[in-house]
Amino acid sequence: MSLRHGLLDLLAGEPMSGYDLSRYFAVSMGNVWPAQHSQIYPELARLTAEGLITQTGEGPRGRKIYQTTPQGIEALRAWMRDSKPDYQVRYEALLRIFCLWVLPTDEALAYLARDRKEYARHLEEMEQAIAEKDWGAHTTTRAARLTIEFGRRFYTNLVEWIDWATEQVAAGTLQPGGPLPSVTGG
Amino acid sequence: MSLRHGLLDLLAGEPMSGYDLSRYFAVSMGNVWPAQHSQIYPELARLTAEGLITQTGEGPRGRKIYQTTPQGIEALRAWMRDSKPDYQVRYEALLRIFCLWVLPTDEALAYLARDRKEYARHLEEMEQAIAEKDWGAHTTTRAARLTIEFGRRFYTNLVEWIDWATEQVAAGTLQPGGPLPSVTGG
DNA sequence: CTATACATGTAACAAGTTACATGATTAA
DNA sequence: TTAATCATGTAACTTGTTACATGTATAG
Repeated sequence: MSLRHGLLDLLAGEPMSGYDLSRYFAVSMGNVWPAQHSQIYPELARLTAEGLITQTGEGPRGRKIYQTTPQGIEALRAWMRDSKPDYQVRYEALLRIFCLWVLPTDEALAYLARDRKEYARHLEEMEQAIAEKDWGAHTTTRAARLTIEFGRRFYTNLVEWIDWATEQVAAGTLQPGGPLPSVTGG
Repeated sequence: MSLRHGLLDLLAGEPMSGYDLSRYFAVSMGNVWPAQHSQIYPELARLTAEGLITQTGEGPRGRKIYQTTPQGIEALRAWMRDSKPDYQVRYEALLRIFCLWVLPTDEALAYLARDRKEYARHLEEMEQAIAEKDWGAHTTTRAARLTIEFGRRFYTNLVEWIDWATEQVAAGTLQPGGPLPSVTGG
């Protein structure tokens, strides 16, 4: 049920096509709920059939522009009010850190360096998004700004954490008999 | 493929049953990769068939104790070396913040207060886990400690962020024409 | 003796991914 | 004219969730 509510939210702020939406699900909203176009198009058809969105225009190459209907907004509100949030996080890249002990120290360090690059890239993306977009335009974008701010802090945090982890691994934490990971350093 | 590697990791550190594993996937490892017992038991059967784990003991009530085999560890190593991490995060509770604009300010504030309680609870759990467990015992637990440390920082960050978000919403950010979310305050 | 926690499994369904399939427009 | 990007869709498969189903040991 998450995908459809993400779609209802985006189409309530700005009318757009499935193609546009799939780009949103690859960046901003995709930072907390990724989705492929193969999942988006059938969902748009379902939402249209249920009257929660409507096609309000078209463009070149068969492009179809959708918008959330008042019933769609009401459905979104009902979801926010009547269903409990799912607080579970799914993050494969972090699961892998559990398994880092299978690699020798040099490979583990290279592994963390690659991760760091990725996180730094995400952080840059977030900062750019914050700087570029007009977040005051609608209530939808102001709410989005709250989540984006979390994203910025999240990636800042990840970079700091991975620098700490790198120090620990460099100090030999992953070696049998090596020192324990320590937060206070040393 | 993530679940099986999580299982291989846990069963390499300490021999245990499917029941024990399902508890790990509800807490520590479950913080980055949740899984239900209904997914774990069939996977244990598959891993056994492939020789990546073996049953090394049994207990009361049909309890079966498994352990990762050398081939299993090699499979885990191959996964870490030869496949790219998936950096996508899935977090429904954060997706919902995108939709916070559908609620009037008072309800939005109540919504954030509930979230805060949840994050504070997770943070406490993390801190307790860090304090209680012997993280130096094996290389597996030392790697786990790296991830747990991320968890601690993650939930600290969430609590700080939600306090910020609460201020913004209280200031009227979600009202049409209200002020923009601002990081520097005011 | 009864409730709770331990313990393992399967079945039906829902959600998500990867690959396939096709075609239009635009810029070099 | 040709490559890249835009644009929409479906099919096959994998993964994950919820519900069903059963039985054992332990503590009060």
